[in-house]
Amino acid sequence: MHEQPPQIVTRFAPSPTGYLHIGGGRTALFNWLFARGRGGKFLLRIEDTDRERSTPEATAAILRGLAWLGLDWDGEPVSQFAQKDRHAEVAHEMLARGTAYKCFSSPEEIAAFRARAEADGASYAVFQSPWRDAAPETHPDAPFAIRMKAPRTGQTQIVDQVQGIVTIQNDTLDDMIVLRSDGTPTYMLAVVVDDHDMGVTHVIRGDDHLNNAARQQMVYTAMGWDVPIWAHIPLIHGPDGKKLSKRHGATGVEDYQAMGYPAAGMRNYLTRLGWAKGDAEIFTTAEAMAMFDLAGIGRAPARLDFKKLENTCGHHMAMMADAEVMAELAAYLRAAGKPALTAAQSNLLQKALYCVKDRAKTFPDLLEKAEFALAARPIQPDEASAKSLDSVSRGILKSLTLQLQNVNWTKEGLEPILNDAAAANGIGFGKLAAPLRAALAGRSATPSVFDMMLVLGQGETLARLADAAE
RNA sequence: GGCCCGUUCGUCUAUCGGUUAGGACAUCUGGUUUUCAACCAGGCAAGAGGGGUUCGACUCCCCUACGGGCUGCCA
Repeated sequence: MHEQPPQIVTRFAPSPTGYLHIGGGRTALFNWLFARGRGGKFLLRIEDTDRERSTPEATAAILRGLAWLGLDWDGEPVSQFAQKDRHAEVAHEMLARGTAYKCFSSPEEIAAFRARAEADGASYAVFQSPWRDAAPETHPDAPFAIRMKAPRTGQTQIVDQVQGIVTIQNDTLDDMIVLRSDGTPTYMLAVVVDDHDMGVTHVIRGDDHLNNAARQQMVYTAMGWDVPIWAHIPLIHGPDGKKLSKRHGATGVEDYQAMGYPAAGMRNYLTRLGWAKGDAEIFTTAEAMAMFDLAGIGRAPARLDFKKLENTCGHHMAMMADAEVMAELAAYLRAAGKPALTAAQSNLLQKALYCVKDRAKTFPDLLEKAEFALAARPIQPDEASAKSLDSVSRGILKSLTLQLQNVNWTKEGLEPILNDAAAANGIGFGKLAAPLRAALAGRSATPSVFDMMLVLGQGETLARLADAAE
């Protein structure tokens, strides 16, 4: 008889005070990969207990960001605020167990204490509530907060899967408030209660919470609950090594969609940012799930490298199925606020994908390379390509138009004609290709001229050549 | 200020006491080429600094420097 290993449950718990930050996106991704790769569950909880700053718009933006990254969660998102009664119930249970107490010190008194300590030049000041051991008979009839009765001596150890064993001296921690005097729970209590109630087995989150873990662990202990497995991952920094902020440019997950990075590439890049498994660089999501582990997470903050992001995205763009490219391209256009493709454009682009998707890294890149399939006559050559349309090359195009009237419209049929035309004019094929590009695409960087001619078809090709030859 | 965490090529990283310190991106050189992309061959490039421990340290310990986090009746 083997004991069934408990199912892994992870969660992502953002506070809805803004868009989904790229760092948050990666945290969610790590949680998702870890759970999904092991047949576990990935839950979503919205930490909306700060009523001042939480907005439904932010929640919607976060959900959109996760959806774009392809991270799906089990069940409905949990609202932390909705659990407030349960949080209060636990706070009172701690009271009953003697692991928490009523504190009647007012915020003003506490502020005064801190000010005094600072004035005395104390290096640090842990507020010690006079009510910690006060007899109930001495309690005034006044509002009170519930504070945890934290140990004042000894140390608390966090066994972290990323950071190792972290030891915190208990005398540096105060008796944190778990229930405010207005009856609402604090974050420190709420996370623990929710994680416990949701059955979370692995807490994978940013290492800005590492210190908090010690106090949260005290709540688990106070309630006699199993402590989850901790994994505190380093934050993402900007290219300059500083904490990623607005001045670095894109910090929101949705910004990356609007810039045209394919989600699969983004996922791959983000997975490799701060995590490694040997030399694995380019992998599918299924492969990432199979490989991902906590042991591979690095301990130092990682910097964003747009060049590598682009390179990774290029690989994924090439690997994507055509239908996938078309669907994601449409989503990109919407996200970037650009007009959708017409049916005709979309139809022709689909035919052209085989010769453009493996040379594009992003969707704007794809659109640029596929310009020949999207543009309508008359083709407007851009500055660079216009240079190759001089009078000599126009003449060549004109004669080509005639020679291409009766030809088998295949690569085999076209090749000899174009080669002969180049030879007849005493120029290399490259010199002939340039004006053809200008005529067919109005661009100097395009797929092969044969591919363009085949995609466009004989009628359209001849029309464009004739336009340019005029 | 105090406490906690971190530091290998420009960047992401491998290494888990013994390696010519490996790979990828970027970059440079050459090749291929029908432009772009791609591709092929090759080059440049790293253990923050200082002390220990050890026969032997990138790896273990200490100090310093730098970066980050926490230090709320915010999350």
